[in-house]
This record gives sequence, structure tokens and C-alpha cells, in this order.
Amino acid sequence: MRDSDTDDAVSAALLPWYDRHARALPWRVGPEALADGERPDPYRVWLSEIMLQQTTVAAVKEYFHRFTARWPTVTALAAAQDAEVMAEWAGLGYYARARNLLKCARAVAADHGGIFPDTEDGLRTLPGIGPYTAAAVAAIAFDRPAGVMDGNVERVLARLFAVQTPLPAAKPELKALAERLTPGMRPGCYAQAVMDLGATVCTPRSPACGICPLITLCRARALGIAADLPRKTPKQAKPTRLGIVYLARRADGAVLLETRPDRGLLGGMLGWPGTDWAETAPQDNPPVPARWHDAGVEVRHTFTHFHLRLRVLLAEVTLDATPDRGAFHPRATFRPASLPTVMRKAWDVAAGAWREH
DNA sequence: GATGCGTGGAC
DNA sequence: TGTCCAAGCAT
Repeated sequence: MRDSDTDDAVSAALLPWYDRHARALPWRVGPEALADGERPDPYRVWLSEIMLQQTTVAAVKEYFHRFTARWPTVTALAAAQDAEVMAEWAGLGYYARARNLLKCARAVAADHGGIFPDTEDGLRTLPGIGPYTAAAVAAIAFDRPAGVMDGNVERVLARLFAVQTPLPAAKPELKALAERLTPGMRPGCYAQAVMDLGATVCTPRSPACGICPLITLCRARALGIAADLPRKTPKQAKPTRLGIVYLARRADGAVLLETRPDRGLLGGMLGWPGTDWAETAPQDNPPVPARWHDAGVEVRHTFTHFHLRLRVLLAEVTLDATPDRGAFHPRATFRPASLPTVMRKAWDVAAGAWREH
């Protein structure tokens, strides 16, 4: 039904566009170096791809710089402490990525001599590397003709071929298209070209069809439905959950924090002791007996699947206070930036209240 | 296949 | 304000 001439026309139109418009990004090597046969560092490609999962380039850049400055190689990262890595990842979200990042670095160091596997199948066996990331690293770092499929590619291909099936049901069909369109020449550039196109031209809302290199090939454009694709099955509304966090400040300035369990929400991250978060009013459950008082300002935060409204309770405790959970962290070494964002918001409320007195 | 898992920016 | 969305993965 779709002939290979059309397939070739896609990469033939996209690669020159990419050569002109490719963004200079910290994990990319320049076009001249690439033309000389130089390849990007697989460690940097892998690290960037993990950070970019469901995350924008703008949000990733600073984190990428900090990680590569602190841990320049996969071997260096493998030797890092868990808490160091989690603290450095704080604020970026999806914290299972950070836990798997470290597992993956240690597996590469221990089982692969510090060298990343250079095939899609080899990469796929590593923690945190799924179908997308295996294909992306294989294509970008090792120039393998892997069919890269992410949200951008889904959108670009759904429009290019006017796929009307809603996501996620359309994924197999789109994956097959992605495999077939991937060219044998410069597959790494091609993969990045499709994703760049999706990020900058073939955007979810108001696609810039007027400057699109694929405009003459695009069926959705011809039908006048580009902005309506891809179709998606509607999502469930988010419920609102309620909770309480307890911020205890000791007489020497130390603050009471606990490391959350490795699995689940904010797994492995530091946080303030608190109640469960549920749709019913929380049961008061302070970590240490004290004169707790309400900070008066609620923290509001939205996670992937629920809204949260958090009461913030504050207390000053004495040097001999013995909490039933968590541990005091000296104020000199405690960095609010090492907290996940919802916990940092609670800190901001407490710090404001304490500054008043 | 469905669900759980963060965050910040655009509109 | 709310909603949608981003270079997904694990279970």
C-alpha cells in the first residue's frame, strides 16, 4: 500500500532539514566532527536519553551539565553513593529513573568492563533502558538502523500517514511505520531529525506546517486535519488527595527528614515525615511529641495521577528530642535543592514562617 | 493492556 | 485557576 519511494522521500527531505536546523545540544557532536566519522560518547547519549524521558530539553540541560561535571564517565557514576545521585536528580522527577540510572551504570561497570553494549538487544537488557532508549542509543551513539519510537515520532507519523486510530491503540501500527522508514544511511541523524521536527515544527498544538520539510508528503496536512492528530483516548480525571507534613526544627537548627522507601511515589528520596496521602482527611501522626502549629499556608502540588493538598505543621524541638521516625540533618549540610519539589515547597513555607520570628 | 510514576511550561 | 503535554519504563 505504501511504496518504498514514499519511505525514501521522508528521509531524503528530513536529513537536509536536520543538517540546517539541528540544535546544538550538550550531548551532541557537531556536524563537522560527525562528518569526520567521530561518534558521540555513548555515556553522554545514554545519560541524556534517560533524562529526556518525558522531560523537556530545557529542563534537562542543567542537570546534564551537573551530572557530567561530577561524574564524567559511567565508571565514575557507578562508584557514586546512592544518596549523592538521588540528591543530584532532585527536582527532575520520575525518580525511578535515577535509581535505575545507578543500577545501569553499575551493571555496565561490573558486567561490561565499563563499555556500553553497542546493539539494541544488548542495551535492552540494562535497567531503565526500554524499547525507546535502546533504539535511541543504538542509533545515535552506534549508528545502528534502529526504529526509534517516542511521543514525537508517534505524532509525526500519525500526521504523515493520517493514522486515525487513537493512541495508545495505534502504537503497533506506528512502530511498524517507524521501522520501515528508518534509512540505512545516517540512522542516528534521522532519529534525531524526526524528534527535532516533532519538538519544534510538528508540535502537538498549532503545528508549523508552513515551514515543515515534509509538507508535500503529509496526508493529514492534505486532509486539513494535522492539528487533530494523533487522536487519543480520553484520560481519567485526577482526584485530590490530602495529607500533612511535619517540619521539626531542633534548637541547633537541624531538621527532621526521612528517606522514603525505595519503591513507589518519590521512592528513595528525602522527605518530611508525614501522614499517608488519601482522599479522606488525614489522621494526625507527628513523628515526635512537640507543640505543633499550622503554618497557615497549604502546599499544592500535582503528580501524574492526583492533585495533592498538604497541610504544613511546624515545631521547635529540644536537643534531646527523640523522633519515632526519620533523622535530624544538620542545617549546615541540608540543601533544600536535594528534596523532590513537593517537599521543597513545604520547606519554602516553613522557612518563610520561621523567618517571621 | 493498564496503571503508577514528577515536573514545569504553554495556553 | 485547570488541562495538556514532554526524547518512557517497570510491573
